Amino acid sequence: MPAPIKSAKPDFEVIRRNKVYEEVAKQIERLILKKLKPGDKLPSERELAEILQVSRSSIRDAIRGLELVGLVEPRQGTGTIVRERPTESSVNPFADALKRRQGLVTELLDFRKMLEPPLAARAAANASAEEISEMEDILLRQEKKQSRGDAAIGEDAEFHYSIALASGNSVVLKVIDTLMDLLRDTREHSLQVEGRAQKSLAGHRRILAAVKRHDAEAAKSAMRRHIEDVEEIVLNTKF
Amino acid sequence: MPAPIKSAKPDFEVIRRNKVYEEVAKQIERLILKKLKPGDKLPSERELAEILQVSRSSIRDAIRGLELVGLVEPRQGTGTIVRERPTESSVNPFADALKRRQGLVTELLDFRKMLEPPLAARAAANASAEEISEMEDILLRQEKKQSRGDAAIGEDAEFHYSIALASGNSVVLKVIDTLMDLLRDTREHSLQVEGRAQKSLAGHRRILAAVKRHDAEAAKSAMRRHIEDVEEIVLNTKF
DNA sequence: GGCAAGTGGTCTGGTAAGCGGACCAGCCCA
DNA sequence: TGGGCTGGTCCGCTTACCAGACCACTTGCC
Repeated sequence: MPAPIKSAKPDFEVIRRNKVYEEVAKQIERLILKKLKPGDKLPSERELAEILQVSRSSIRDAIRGLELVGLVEPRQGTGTIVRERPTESSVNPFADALKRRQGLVTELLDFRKMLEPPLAARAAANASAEEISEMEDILLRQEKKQSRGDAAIGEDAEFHYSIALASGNSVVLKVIDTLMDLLRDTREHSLQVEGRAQKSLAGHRRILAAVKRHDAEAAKSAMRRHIEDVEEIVLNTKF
Repeated sequence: MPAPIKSAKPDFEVIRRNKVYEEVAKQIERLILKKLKPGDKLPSERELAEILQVSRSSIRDAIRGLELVGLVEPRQGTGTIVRERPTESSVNPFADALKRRQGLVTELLDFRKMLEPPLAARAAANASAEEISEMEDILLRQEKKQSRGDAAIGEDAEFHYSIALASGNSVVLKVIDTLMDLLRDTREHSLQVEGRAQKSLAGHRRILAAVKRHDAEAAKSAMRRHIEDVEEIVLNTKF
């Protein structure tokens, strides 16, 4: 195993002003990942401006960026739609990050292995009836998709997110946002791998079952096992 | 126990442009927390501008903010010094957040209870000789301070940070940054409480001992026990 | 005592991001 | 066909930030 870089503890970190359109791009990207399928329409630019509380110009800058990367295609008069497959555009910043990506995926999984089992235990202890039925819905959607042979990427992420929600700890949500940011470059790879794996479905079923009978220990170990399965798949997948 | 607020899963979050001087203020605040004692001088405005790669005006705006809150006192010709005790200034945004604070402290501790034990286990498995001796140094400083009756706030945080570093997972570091941001409003309370507790010292000793003999299970349970101790102290402290 | 170096305090002019609004051009449906 | 939606374009204004200059004050050294 290659030693991960251990950064010295810095007193200061150079400050970079965050640009609004970059922030907008992130959120749109996240929306696409979580809820939208290729072919779906984004909310209109004016709507987005309203929702995100920024000007339409900033929305447009963001969309222009996503268009350059090939994620999205604006059509005058119709709206902006999510592309089928991220096109291989000439502008591909991801290519550079290939090597770092592999390490990051591994570390993210390792982190999830630490955090998610106790999270599942909390969820088993605290989950309300609504939260459980939400999980069931997501799982059902995942099953339907996979039986059609589709990758259930969004559903996979949603399932884990719903577990986090049910833990009743709002700090977790902030942390998840951080992880999502880290995931941006990696999205296609680790999530798709996970989303395609049949094993993932079985893992989710076991976790949900434990949560439903409020068995914290079982939920914890089911989650641990599930992530170890995913880990195995990822490690055996060529990048 | 009051039910924590369970926010609905938001598709979007309003975008706020981060202002450079706010970012600067955060970093200075963190520096004060980690390294500086009351009476110490901050680096000069020109130095800070150089280090953080921002203009002196932004540094000044940030310092003006910290001055308003009473954290810091600029003296012409001398420098800017850290105040003895945060003065009760008329501008006290923290007062409003009192109720939320209590909840946040609890949730943060709960989160740490989930994350830090497996983190300690990783540290026990991976820690290098240098990392272990770093931990020993920190612990020694903490012991010295506490035997003088001082609160060892910085050392406490440093100890936990060194454990995180030794886990060899860089994702954790990102997450810690997120937590630090959340901690800002809470700093005085939870950290000081923890820093003052004699029990915390004993807990750290046990953790370090386990890490030194690379006993992952022992490190994990020592950390769990330590955080539970801290939790108990915090819960029995009036806010 | 006085000077030089370093500090915070103040002011100015310039730049770029973002805002808000107006208007155009294309699409779609009643 | 027209009205209402969409994205495309343009312009002027505001704000945060930068860069640099200069002042006022403290400190320490000669």
